[in-house]
Amino acid sequence: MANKKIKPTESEIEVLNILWEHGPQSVRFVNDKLNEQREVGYTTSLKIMQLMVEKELLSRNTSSRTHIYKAIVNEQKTQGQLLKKFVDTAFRGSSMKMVMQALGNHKPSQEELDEIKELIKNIENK
Amino acid sequence: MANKKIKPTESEIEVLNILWEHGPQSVRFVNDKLNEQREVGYTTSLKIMQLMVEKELLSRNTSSRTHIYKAIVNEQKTQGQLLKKFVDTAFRGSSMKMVMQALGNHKPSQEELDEIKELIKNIENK
DNA sequence: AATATAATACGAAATAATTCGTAATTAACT
DNA sequence: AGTTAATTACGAATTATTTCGTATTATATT
Repeated sequence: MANKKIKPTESEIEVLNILWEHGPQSVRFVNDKLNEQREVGYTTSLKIMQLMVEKELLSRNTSSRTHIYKAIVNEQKTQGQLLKKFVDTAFRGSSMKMVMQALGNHKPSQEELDEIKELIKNIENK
Repeated sequence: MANKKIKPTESEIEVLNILWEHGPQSVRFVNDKLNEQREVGYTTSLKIMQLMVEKELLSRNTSSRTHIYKAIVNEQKTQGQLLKKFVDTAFRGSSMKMVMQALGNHKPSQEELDEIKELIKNIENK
């Protein structure tokens, strides 16, 4: 299982999120989305995405004038890796501590609680 | 509630963790701990810690020759802030998605599961 | 075909973070 | 007091990331 260690930067994660959510898109599209949250120049977004192609986080289709970029790293897998790394540094490796903190902060709804209970049940009876 | 937005870097988080865990310590101590995980030069650690004093993440006692550094940001609070930021960027703000992913990856023990169930119970009946 | 429009390419500047060499200082020990 | 050992101070080099100006290219419009 050829598995490079990916370590996207903040901006790169933002771009990945947009492409994961909306599928393959142009720089224009991604830049517009980014600008819903913060101000970013078009060429800045372009540059980030071009670098991401080099790093093999994205691929692109250049057949038409407007290039279409596509995430080539898997969402769950990437999030999993980021999460592991985050837990390691920020919570000294304790997932539990992190989960407890997250639940404490977030105040989940009943539906969400049910969802977690369901998951726990699955883990227990397996 | 005077609350500056703190944004420690990776290295800074590592230093904070050591000081949170072991209390106020010298550069030598912190550097040794860091080197249990990766190679870092003494002056590098020193520099990081000096910058952290400027950023008011640490304070230091210079009364003796060996300066003693102390974390002046709260562990839970800082972790909470880091967590929020992380969830925002890596999970588009969905704590739930993140928690589910974390539980899925980590495969908690029965004790840990009980701990979570307990927490859920508390949230529900309050 | 000429012009306008929108996109990409390139490279460099700005900023942030990390790393470390060297000098100066302090304390400890003959 | 002189020497050694450990520490801090300072500043610069390195690397990573972000940002953007300008040139070039491609397409669409007149």
